[in-house]
Amino acid sequence: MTNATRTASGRRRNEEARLAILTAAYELTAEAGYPDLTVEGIAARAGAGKQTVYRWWPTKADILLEALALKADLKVSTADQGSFRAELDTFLRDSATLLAFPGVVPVLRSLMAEAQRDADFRRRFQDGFLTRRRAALETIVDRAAARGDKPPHLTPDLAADVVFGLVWYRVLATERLLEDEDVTAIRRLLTDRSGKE
Amino acid sequence: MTNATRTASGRRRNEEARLAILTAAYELTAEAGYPDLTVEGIAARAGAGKQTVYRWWPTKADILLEALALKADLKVSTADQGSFRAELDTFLRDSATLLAFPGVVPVLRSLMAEAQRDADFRRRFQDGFLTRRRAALETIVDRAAARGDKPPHLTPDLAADVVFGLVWYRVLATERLLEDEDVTAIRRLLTDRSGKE
DNA sequence: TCTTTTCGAGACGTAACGTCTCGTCAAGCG
DNA sequence: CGCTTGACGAGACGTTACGTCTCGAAAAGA
Repeated sequence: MTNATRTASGRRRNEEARLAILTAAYELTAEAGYPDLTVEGIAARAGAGKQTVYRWWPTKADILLEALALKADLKVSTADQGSFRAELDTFLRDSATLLAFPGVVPVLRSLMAEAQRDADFRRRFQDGFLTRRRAALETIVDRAAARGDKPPHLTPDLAADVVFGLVWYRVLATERLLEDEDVTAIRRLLTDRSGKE
Repeated sequence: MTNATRTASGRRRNEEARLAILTAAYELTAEAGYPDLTVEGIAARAGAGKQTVYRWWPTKADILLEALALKADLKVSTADQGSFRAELDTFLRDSATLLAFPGVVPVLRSLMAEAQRDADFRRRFQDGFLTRRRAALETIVDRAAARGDKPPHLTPDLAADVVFGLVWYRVLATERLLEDEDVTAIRRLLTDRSGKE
């Protein structure tokens, strides 16, 4: 986003305006909801012109996507802890904490909803968020495999489908948050031996 | 939907118009996508007046919800087959078949997207679809429990979260369909003993 | 027959869209 | 230093679909 290549002279982009727009969009979504989020409203709260918004972002949703990355205390740890079980547990708990952060759930809902309507944004959302999250979990599973710690039949793809499937389903289709017992249940499901067939 | 209580006299509801509207909405969504789906377009294709649409459905999404129930070859079997493994396998394969039916995926995406924007429709979607699907899977898990066939630690809620989580995540966040190997993987994950802890 | 309710059709005001045109203001180039 | 380039805030503009409303006709019970 926000093209990097700069060829010639001219006035530079106003970083304050950029941040004002990002926070305005994030806050308005948390307060009033995505349907009432308008480009005109964002520009007004940010004290910016409409053209300034359209110059840098193709869509409201792209603003929120960048705003989410900004809030990116997306610090979901994938550090080596010696065991698959411990790392998966931490990953899930960090994810639960992230979801509990004010405004994150409404923004995630809005982004996924918009990805269903706009095929172009769908691609940007996948590249800029979804696949990055998968990759994070993948490193954990791969390390477990290298360590000989990985349950048989568990592929990185399956782990990602199950973990993110459950998290997104909870966010989109229910009102239930991710509790400690949920973390325990899903961790046990993925780590317990499943040797027979 | 389509209020049932009837008090007095007057002209009766036109069933042909109802079906024409449902199929028009379903087809338009499959063809052009939800964003280009307009009430005016639905009415035009169905040969109906706009007011006729607004009289019976509060929202475009409610039309699709009813249209989906109409296509309700939603025949995902929950019949007793003697073993949890066999029933879960059938449930998943039936679900995969349903998703492969033309138009179902775009409609599901549209419904879930709309549920994120409209809190009122969200409730109707949950009551009219999501919880019904959960209930279907729940009967399988409950029967397994009664049979002594159920893996320890597997609750109906966890099973539903994992199964529907994976299915919805695939539909909403990826382009991958539900293949045979996916069915096998998820079935194995849920049926294999996880005895220790 | 009279009343009630639905029907198709379309006019109406409203709201946000995305494009555009202003005049102004910064930053690099010669 | 002065010219050129591009971003800035502000807002006008035509477009589109919204949801409401009104119309005359048609059906069905009382």
